[in-house]
Amino acid sequence: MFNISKEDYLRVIYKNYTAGSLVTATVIADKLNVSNAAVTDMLKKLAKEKLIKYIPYKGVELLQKGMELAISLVRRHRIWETYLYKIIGLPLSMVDSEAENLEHSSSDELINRLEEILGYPEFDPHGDPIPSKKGILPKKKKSIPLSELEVDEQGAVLRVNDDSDEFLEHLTKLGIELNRKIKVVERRSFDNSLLIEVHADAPLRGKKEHSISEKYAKNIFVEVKSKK
Amino acid sequence: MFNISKEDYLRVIYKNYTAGSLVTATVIADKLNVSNAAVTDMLKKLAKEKLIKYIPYKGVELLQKGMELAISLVRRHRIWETYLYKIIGLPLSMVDSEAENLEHSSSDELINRLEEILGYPEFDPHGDPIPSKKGILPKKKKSIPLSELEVDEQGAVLRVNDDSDEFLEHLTKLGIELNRKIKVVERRSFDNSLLIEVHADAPLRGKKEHSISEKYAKNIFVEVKSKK
DNA sequence: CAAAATATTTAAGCGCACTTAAATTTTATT
DNA sequence: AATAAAATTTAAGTGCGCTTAAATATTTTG
Ligand SMILES: [Mn+2]
Ligand SMILES: [Mn+2]
Ligand SMILES: [Mn+2]
Ligand SMILES: [Mn+2]
Repeated sequence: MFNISKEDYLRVIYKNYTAGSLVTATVIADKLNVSNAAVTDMLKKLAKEKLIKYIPYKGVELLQKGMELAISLVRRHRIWETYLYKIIGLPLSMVDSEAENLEHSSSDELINRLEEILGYPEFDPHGDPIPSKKGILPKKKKSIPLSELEVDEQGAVLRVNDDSDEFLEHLTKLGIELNRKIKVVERRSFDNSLLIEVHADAPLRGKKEHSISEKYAKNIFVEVKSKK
Repeated sequence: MFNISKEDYLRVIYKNYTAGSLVTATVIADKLNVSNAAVTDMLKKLAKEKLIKYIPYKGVELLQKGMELAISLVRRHRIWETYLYKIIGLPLSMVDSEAENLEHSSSDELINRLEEILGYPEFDPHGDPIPSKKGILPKKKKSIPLSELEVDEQGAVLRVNDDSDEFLEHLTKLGIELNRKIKVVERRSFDNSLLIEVHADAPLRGKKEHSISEKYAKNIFVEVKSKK
């Protein structure tokens, strides 16, 4: 509701910041698909509004006000993703791009109502934390990439990378979603691909075996459960 | 998804067109809260794209392509209004402004899914017709303003004017919504205000009397039901 | 540590959607 | 039919978010 472009810049800065190191212009330009010159322009505007700290040639980080706006946007984004997935029934691979638009066009009243309907969820369908009305993030549970599980270990899916639609679409085909239990049956050391067993939903009690590449396994994060 | 500004111009032209007479620049400027000069600018662009027929100094009307886009937007708008009202539970006075934003930010897939969840409704919460996927409008039922009912006549609400939020908010307070039966108990010829009886929902079986001004009565449209 | 490679900023310019003020056309009035 | 009033268009200009090309700063590397 603020300004679509500025909100998008703030979200990218938020999502790409890691303590200690500034977010560079190139990273922002890449994620938003605009030129570096456009980024420099916008960073100057955001800095003038005291939303970010901008150190020329070095990068930026969010200031208090910018952080609040970014978290509000992330909240809108993740609540929409959760609603689209759980209530509307859109496929996981579609919710990000849809939420990308809706997040800029929803009143706080609407977002709060969606949150209420969902029962105040803590995580979105990718396993990312949903900020509360006050901007507080739930604690993330500790997770490791599926690629690091040993053979015969199993874990529940805690988070999946939300960067690629193709990746998410394939996960859906394999029956992989949040909380699903996965066991590593076999590791082929030639290419580090895995044979995994995806446990089905309770009612069906079945399991399915699938082969996945190392790259896939590196983008699925599981909570270690137990040896077997 | 096309272009927010252009879509808004097309919607205004669509909603303010009545067969035979063109939509003037002033009407558009009024509804969109922009200057006449801005309207002239945009009308030239829309005409160049063959979306409208623009006759300088006279006005505009939609051409085939513009009509299709306008109807698609109206569809998105009214499906959102219906969803927000019936499923999300937003108050009637809020759904128009919320839908005004969401209509530009929703994929066809999402809109179709909402329509499906709603069970393919024919009318939005103001009683306005919802165009189908193919752009076909359901037939409107014949209605007259409540102000034209005679004393002791009653009718079901078929449509309410969606122009004023304050008006809609007050209707909600009076318990007036679509399909609600209203009987005219008394007309005061001094100011043409009415004493009406609003029939409650089936389960409660109650009725409530309210006094409303002529202006209110002129913006509520009912289907004539029967003399009593 | 100087040269080369890379990243970033500056400069100039564009299309969009708007503004106000002036010019022009249409419509209403006498 | 001439004139006054109202509506509309034209003209000139603005801020926004973007582009490409050139200039400059930083980082890498031989
Ligand atoms: Mn997302
Ligand atoms: Mn997400
Ligand atoms: Mn509406
Ligand atoms: Mn409506």
